[in-house]
Amino acid sequence: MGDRLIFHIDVNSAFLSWTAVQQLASGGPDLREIPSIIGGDPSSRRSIVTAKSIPAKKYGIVTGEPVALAMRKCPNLVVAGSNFDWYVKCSRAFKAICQEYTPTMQSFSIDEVFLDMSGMHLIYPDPLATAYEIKDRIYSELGFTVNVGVANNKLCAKMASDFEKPNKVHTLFPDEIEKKMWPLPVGDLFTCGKSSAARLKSLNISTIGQLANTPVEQLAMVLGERSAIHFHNYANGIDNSPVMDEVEDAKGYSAENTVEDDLVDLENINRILLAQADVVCARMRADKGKCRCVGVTYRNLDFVTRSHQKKLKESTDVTDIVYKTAKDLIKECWSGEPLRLIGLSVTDIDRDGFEQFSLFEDESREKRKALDSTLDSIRGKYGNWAVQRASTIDTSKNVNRKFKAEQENNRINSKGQK
DNA sequence: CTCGGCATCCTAT
DNA sequence: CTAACGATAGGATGCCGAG
Repeated sequence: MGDRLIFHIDVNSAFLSWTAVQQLASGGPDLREIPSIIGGDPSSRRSIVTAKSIPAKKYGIVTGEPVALAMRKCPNLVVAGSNFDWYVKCSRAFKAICQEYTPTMQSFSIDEVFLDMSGMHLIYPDPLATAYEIKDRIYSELGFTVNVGVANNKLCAKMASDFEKPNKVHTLFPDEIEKKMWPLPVGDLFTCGKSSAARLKSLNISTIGQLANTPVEQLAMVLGERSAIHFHNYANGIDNSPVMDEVEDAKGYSAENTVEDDLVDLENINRILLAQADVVCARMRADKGKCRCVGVTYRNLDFVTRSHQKKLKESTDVTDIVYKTAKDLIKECWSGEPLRLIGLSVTDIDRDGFEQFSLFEDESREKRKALDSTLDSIRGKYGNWAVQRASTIDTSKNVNRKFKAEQENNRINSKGQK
């Protein structure tokens, strides 16, 4: 078996580009050409920047910062809201084009895919020409730009797609690693976040090249052996992980909510836990899963986060059992301090294999899982009120305002989803 | 010493 | 005006106690 050929395709400023395409179609300005951002929920004080145009970036605006701060940096800033239904459509259309080029495609998030192009040389003899073709087709057919990274493995393809933007194809083959990747700061290496970068700093390592050329034994002193090997491999462009073209079963499900008014009593906490148990269990049941472990998570006003979990005697998918367990858990561990966040999770998922007896069922389940992965990636970026199935109940009389508002939002946003 | 259970940390979208 | 900052998932790590 020879070298692999992997593409990583990444939509440039996905949400901003997608909204720009939409507004352009209705005669609006092209948001990509002016200082502009997408803000999560424009009506919330907690609204953060979820995507920015390149002109906005020049004002020092960064993703994740409060919209109010971004506007202080750039008074002319145009702030647009999100349109999740439209984003899902754009994502599907984008992936449909990508999927034409190989059966082995991994959806990595709403706006990223990996393509395994290995062994496609008979159909696509010129990889670079194919990369350009995909990029240009997406632009001409859908109206937004992508970056394509071309390499021999996923890591290098992903690093390459992150090079200069927008609308570019970059390669990162082994003989290019030294020139193109080693000068970059370690923090640019995929999976090297703030904490790892700080540890490496203590060894005077600040570039990927320095990391690549530090002996594993030395890295292990600050990273531990496992991570040392991982980062050493990555810095040297080594990655054997396959492009996973099947959607895997979830290993856990969770829901958490930051509230506007601090939670100070169990009654309100429990009401939220019930709604969360309902949502989480509905998703788990839809996947034919049962959990053997239930956990709660909470965060106080100092941003200190704690969790408490418990194994069950037997696995369950019953909302009421999960809720009662969560209720016990929070009662056991919460000291009474005001909370800004409460969450519920289920893990240790068992699945029956019965649906395998029906090809039809199996196929529909696969389709549903694929849909879920798209929806979940939106939730991941924008919070769970962005997208939700119409299963949420509100049995409460006194839920705090913020939470009620979110429930309301959920129902509005669910319309037209199905 | 290893493993399960648990809490926490880290990273990504 | 400091800091502000959401939700979800998966994996790693470190500790403790049992076998």
